[in-house]
Amino acid sequence: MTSRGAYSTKQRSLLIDYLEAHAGQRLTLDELAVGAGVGRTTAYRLMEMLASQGAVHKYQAAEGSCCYQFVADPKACAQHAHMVCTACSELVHLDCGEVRQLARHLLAEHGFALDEKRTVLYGLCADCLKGDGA
Amino acid sequence: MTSRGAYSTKQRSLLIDYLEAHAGQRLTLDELAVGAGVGRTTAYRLMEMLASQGAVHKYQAAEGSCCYQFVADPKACAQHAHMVCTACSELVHLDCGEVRQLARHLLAEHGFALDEKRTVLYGLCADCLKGDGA
DNA sequence: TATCAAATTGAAAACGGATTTCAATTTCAG
DNA sequence: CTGAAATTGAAATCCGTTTTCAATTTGATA
Repeated sequence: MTSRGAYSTKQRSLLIDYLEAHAGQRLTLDELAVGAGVGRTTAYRLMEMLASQGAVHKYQAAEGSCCYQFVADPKACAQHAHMVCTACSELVHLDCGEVRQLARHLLAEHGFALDEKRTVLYGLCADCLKGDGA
Repeated sequence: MTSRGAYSTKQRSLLIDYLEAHAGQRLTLDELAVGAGVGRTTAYRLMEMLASQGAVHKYQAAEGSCCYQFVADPKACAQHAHMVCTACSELVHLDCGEVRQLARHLLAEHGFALDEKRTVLYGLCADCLKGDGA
C-alpha cells in the first residue's frame, strides 16, 4: 500500500505503517494520530482520502468518535458484507453465498435490493462467544 | 401509547401525537420539536426515553443529525432485523425465516452469533427500485 | 545545487449536533 | 390550597469533525 497523494511524506509513511501494523483494529483519529506520531489534522486528511479510495473502512460509531480500519483488499471489500463484533469490534469479512441467497430472497419476496457492501451485521465473533463474560 | 414519565404533560402528548401521525418517517430532532411545537430539549429528552424503551428507533446517520422513528410494535422490533432504503430512508421490518437461516449458517460456519435486532440491512426499497432515478 | 510553485503540515479556530444546566413553571398527592 | 417532585426550554457547554492559514516540505526544472 502506498500513498496516492502527489508527494510522499514522512507523516504518511508513519500513518500507513501504523495502520498496517494494527490491521485488525478499529482506530479512532486520536489513536491514529498519537500512535503514528503525526498531527490530528494530517491523520484526519489521510484517513478521509484513504476511506474515499476504499483502502480503509470508516465507522461512524453511534457513541463517541468514529473509527478507521485498514482494509487489506479494497476491491474485494467493495463487494461483500461485513460483520462486526459488538464485544470486541473485530471486523469479519463475509464473502459468502448464503448472504447472496438472502439477497435473492429479499429481492424476490420483499422487493428489496440489498446493497451488500454497505451492510454490516452485528453480533458476537467466535472468540467473544467462547470467551463469554471476559 | 402513553408516556412513562411520572407526569403527563401537554408537550408529551403533542410529541407522541406527532410521532404517531408520522409513523412511517424518520424525523430529526428539529423536525420533531418544530412539528410538535415543543422545545428541542423536551423533544430530545422524551425521544431518548422512548428510544431506551424501544418505542422509537434511533438512527445515528453518518452524516448530519440523528433521526427517530416511531415503532408500532416495540416487542416485535426488539427481535427482528430491519432494512433501510438508502434512497428514501424507509424502514422495512424483516421478520423473516431467511434471515434466521442466515443466522444459523453464520453460527455454524463462521462462528458468528448474529444479533438480529441490532442489524440493519441497506439497499433500495421496492418503490425506489421502481421509481429509479426519481 | 539553486529556485520556486505546488503540496503538505498542524496548531488553532470555526463549526455543528448532542447533552447538560438551571431558573421558572407545571403537575399532582395530600 | 400547599409544597415537593417533575418538567420545561433557552442558553450554555461539551466534544468530535472540519476548515483555515501561515510555515514548511517536496520535487520538477534549470
